[in-house]
Amino acid sequence: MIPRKISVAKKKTPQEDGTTEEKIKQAARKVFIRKGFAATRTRDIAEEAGLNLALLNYYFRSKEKLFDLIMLENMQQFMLGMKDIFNNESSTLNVKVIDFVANYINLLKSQPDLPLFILHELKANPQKFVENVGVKKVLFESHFFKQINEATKGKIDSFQLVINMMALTVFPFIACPLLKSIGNLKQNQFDELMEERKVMIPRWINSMLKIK
Amino acid sequence: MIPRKISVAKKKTPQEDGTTEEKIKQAARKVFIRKGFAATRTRDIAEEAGLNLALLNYYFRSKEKLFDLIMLENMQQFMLGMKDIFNNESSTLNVKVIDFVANYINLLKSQPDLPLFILHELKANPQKFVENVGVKKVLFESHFFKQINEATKGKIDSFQLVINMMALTVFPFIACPLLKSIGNLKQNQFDELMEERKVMIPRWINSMLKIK
DNA sequence: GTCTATAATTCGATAGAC
DNA sequence: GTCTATCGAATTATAGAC
Repeated sequence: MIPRKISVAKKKTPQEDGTTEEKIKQAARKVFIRKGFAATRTRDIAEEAGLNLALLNYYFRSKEKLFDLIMLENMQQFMLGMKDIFNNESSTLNVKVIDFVANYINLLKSQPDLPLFILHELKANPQKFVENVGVKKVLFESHFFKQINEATKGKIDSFQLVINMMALTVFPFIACPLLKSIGNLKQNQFDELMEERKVMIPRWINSMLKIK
Repeated sequence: MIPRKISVAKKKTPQEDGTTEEKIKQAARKVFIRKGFAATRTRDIAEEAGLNLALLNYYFRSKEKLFDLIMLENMQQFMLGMKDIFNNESSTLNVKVIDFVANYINLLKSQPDLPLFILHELKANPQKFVENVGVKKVLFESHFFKQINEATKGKIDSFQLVINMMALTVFPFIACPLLKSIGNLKQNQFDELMEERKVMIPRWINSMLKIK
């Protein structure tokens, strides 16, 4: 059989025309993120897209190739925010923290399943995606890291602080069902809590920076 | 076909005799936690146990029933530590935090995949397991919560603080592959970082409590 | 490009011998 | 209780008509 061309990165406008290819990608994105790779059936994606199963293979050759595409895009999206904020040379440390937290909480309110999806698939297949993270050393040489070191005179490992910032911001969304259960929260109450965290997390981080 | 009895909670010694049933459970535990329900094949479990596929169904009737058993046990194990520590009436707030962090980091060093597994399966099937959490209101009426309220005079929502404590403790293990990648860490360096956190997290939590 | 129908494979579960 | 062999359903992928 003649291998069909896979069209990729065609430089279209972001939120996309109603191309069949794009419809499939959008549907795949939705279903993969909700259920993960293994639990997703190609039929689910086809149905979600309102299209036929055969078209998936026509455009993307296989479930796995489609998944890899989606996964890569999601990881890049997830990492993008960090890079931009951390390397902004004209903002203060405090503003960077505020920006980071607000940006990610906004992102996660619209896509709550994203981090669990990424981290689960990353663990399932570390060697495959971990190279594509695309931040790496950029983080360690960032303006943000220098500012932390200045502010704390090296008292806190900058990396640990970034872990803390990510943990405080992202973890509640990963543990959402658990937290809703033990806190007896409805979705809007959970959202409320996350809004509070948007202002609290920067204060908490700030208090860590001040530890002698 | 005659339904066979499923033996459950037989009151054996904890880490168990070499019963076939127990071998299967141990193997299932290992494979399910590593790969999740959907990606696990019953054949994997049988192979891991060094036994035949048919025995799984003989002892546990189905993949799903076996999974539910494992899942329930894991959730209980994961929640147990909290309950005990939070309700200890004779320890100070600070000691409770120290105990919580040390206990969980020790647990997670020996079972790093546990939280991602639980949270992923909980999201995949919220209505099924969420009732069995077994903490619920116990947490809100705990000695721990009262101590937080006293210490901060209600300045911090106790629930938010517990979220923070869990986030700072658990998140690094959930994000382990990502953190190892962006930090260029080997496993022993990662473990080192977690050891540092054992002493740092209580300090960070403490600094949050002191915010005016 | 898009569809229907189906091939090929995988996987959970069971029958039946021992 | 344990095994081998196999059934049947589900699922990915493809062939071929339009």
